[in-house]
Amino acid sequence: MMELSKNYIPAEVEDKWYKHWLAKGYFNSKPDDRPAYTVVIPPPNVTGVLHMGHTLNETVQDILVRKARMSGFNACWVPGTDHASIATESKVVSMLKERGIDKNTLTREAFLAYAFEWKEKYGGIIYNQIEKLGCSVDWSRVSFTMDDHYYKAVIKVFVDLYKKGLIYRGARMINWDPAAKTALSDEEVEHKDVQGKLYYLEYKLVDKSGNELPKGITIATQRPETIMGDTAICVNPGDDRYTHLAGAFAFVPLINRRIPVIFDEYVDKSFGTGALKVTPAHDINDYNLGLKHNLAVVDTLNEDGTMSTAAQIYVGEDRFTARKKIIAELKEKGFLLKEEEYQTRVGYSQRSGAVVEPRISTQWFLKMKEMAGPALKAVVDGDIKIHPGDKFFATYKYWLENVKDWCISRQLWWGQQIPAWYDEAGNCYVGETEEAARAAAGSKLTRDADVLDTWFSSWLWPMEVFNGITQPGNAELKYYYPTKVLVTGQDIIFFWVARMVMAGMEYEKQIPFYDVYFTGMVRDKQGRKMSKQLGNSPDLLNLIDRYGADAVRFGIMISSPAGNDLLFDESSLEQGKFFNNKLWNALKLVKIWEGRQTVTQEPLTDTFAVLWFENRLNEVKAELEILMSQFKLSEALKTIYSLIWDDFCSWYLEWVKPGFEQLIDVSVQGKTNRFFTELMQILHPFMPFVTEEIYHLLEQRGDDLCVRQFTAIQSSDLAILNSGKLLKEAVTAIRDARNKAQLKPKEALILHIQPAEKDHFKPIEALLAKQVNAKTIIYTTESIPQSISVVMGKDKFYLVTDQPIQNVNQKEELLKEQQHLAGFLAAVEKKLNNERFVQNAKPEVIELERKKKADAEAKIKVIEESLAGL
RNA sequence: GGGAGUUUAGCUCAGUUGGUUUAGAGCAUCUGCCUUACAAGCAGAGGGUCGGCGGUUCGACCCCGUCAACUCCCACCA
Repeated sequence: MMELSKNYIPAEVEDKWYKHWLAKGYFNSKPDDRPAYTVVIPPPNVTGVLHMGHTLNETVQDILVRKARMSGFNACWVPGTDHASIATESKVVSMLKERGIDKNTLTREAFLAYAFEWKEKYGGIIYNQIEKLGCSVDWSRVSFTMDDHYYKAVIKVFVDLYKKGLIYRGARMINWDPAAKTALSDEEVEHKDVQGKLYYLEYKLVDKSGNELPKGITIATQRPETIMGDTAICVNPGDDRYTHLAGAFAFVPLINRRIPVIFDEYVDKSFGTGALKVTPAHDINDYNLGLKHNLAVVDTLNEDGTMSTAAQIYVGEDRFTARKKIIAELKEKGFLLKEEEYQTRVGYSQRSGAVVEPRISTQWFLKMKEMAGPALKAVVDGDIKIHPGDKFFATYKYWLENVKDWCISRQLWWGQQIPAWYDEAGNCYVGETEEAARAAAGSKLTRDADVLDTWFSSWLWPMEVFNGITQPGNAELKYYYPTKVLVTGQDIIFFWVARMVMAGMEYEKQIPFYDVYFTGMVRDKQGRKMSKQLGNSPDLLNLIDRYGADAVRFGIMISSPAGNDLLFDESSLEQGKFFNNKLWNALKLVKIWEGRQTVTQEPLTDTFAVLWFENRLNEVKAELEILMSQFKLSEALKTIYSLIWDDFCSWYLEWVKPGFEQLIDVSVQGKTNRFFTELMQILHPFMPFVTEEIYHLLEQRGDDLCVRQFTAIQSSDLAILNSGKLLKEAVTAIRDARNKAQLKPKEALILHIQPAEKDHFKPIEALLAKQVNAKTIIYTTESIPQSISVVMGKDKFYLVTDQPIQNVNQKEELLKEQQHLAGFLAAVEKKLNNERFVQNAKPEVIELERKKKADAEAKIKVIEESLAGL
């Protein structure tokens, strides 16, 4: 027998098996006769390394995929990364800045070369992390959202939707990110509560004849720096305070521009002063008012958020600096009447963090109403199931029912460039290639400089990783699509999940996945989000170094209730590491038995143990099937953990373990190895490395655990399981009594049993004796004097030793138990004495109550006898 | 402002169509053990009026109402 190390050392095991699995090609999938189990990875952004959220996602997917691979499915897990247009571009821009390079001095081609360099570097890190974590992805299928075929697919879809009339170009008010200098979609704006100020400003007035009025009009605004863009003052026509202002004009402070006073029901009389300054260029509601009243639009901001020449003053200053200076000037010149604290919400760019500006700009949009219908139906009809259930169903439904058009153009370079060309007259031509566009145009063309929103490529992911857009109806697509399950974060339900359903319904007339499993957000121990600033986001490779990949997987799964946020705590990884070690030590124990077998031993003692574990294993396997089918992975892992640690190690192995220098029955040893193998098999999807290692150390094998197929689950025998429970309870009760009597473990005793049922200790008596260190077991019908008596329900034990006995503690405990039972009995009797209960309750319920009553009475009797004997 | 969710042991969570001995697990805590697989361990123990109040019912952790606290999503009344 080879020498096994004292403790399990993951580093010596993990790389070895991953390489082996790859060499065997276990993760590579090709269409065959088996049913497919397809999972496409939510492609991580190539902006950086994987964080704990990815770790959770990847682990969940690997568990599902490995389980499927071992259950007769042709499992195919497609890995890949997302170019993440704006996120990556801003990273590359700042990287260049650090190197002293300004993006504006580069050509588009030169910039893209840097971006691809970046993508190679971080994509590589991500793939390495996925590998270290043990993910069983098909590396021959690595995809990237800017691969050549993928790029073509995106262009093809754009052109197709344009031709269908679903994509249009127009000037609209959009969300502008002044830091990244690009448009954003509504979903890319995050609103946060901010404590702001409301400034009350006075505008001078003249009446319709041009005579200055004695009193000006006061408006309230949070953004005094936008007053230069004001093109009207608006009041409610029903507001008596302002009816005299019909036809009047106001003057914008500081620049003294004349603007009309207009009337509209939109204005809330009760808010502020009931007068609203209208700035169509910088507020969506004002924009709409402007359209209605035919107001001029004065855009006072440049694309980088500085004041434009149209502002006339503070030109070139940043909007926030300008705000401060304008407030000071307004105050000085007497226009600022009052300031008050005001709680408001401000929109921030999801990527750059900059405060978003509403801005009128010409962009490309996708009509969403048409696409939302089928996507909504698929979920409402239950074709796609969301886990955990109802929690996200309502969110999904609401969004789709109220969806607005999607702004898909971005003023960036990193991404799929919009396939639109303009002639010198400004006419627009859309086509998959410039040649196609020119065929329609004929004159000199300029290509639209913008790229598409990154999600406009991601939404094709489940199809195009199988070339489903570029080669519609190909054999692989038919085999692998729809995918089985999508595992992703709940934060991208709109960005990605809903839009994938839309694209799937549009191009395959078929849902992209049957199940969606939403994982929660990974937070730190104190419930805070993980962030670089807080420094609470651990490095995955470092964790794997310290605990091993299996322990990381264990730790993150054990504390990850389905759909809830997960409070990440390294102590759970430590628990995983301890678990590895427990498995390792169990292995060492069974390995010791090799070469110490016998066939001559009377197997009487161990027969029950083997029988019991066999049934217990079957029972748990059935439970696990249910848990897995409900995606309760955390529960499943807890169940396996307890089965291995408690049932197998603490009970079963102790039951069959031979005494000092004794031999083990060869059939028991064989069975034990078989149990151990099965345990490794059910644990394998969760902890692939340690289980594969032990699988091979248990026996010489021709196969690998990774692809060992599960067999059908056998039913379990309730009578045997109950005997097992009785044995455990008896052992625990007697050990407790031994502890309390301060008997040394080595102190053997004589065990007298006064059983409630005639033979129910018969099958387990040998194990009972072994576990409580009893020399002999004697059945009795009456109490034994000079003994420690133990009451367990209706059964009684008397422990006889050579040691002197104190009964004090015993008495207290018995009295306490008696009291508890008396209370219980009273409750049951109250129920049974209630006529309406007897009339209304189901017969079996009444029967059960009667049994409870009888049981309680019997137990009380046993306790009373014991008390009398003290 | 609208919607959803959560509230069970010190912490993190289970609790399956209301009845299965007046609630379970892991971690933490306490007690005793270096017992030849494992101190990264073993054997035990303690700990909860299931957020508050009210209702339905023979019977409520579970159903209904209400209040409170927390979380998230959506919604740009300046």
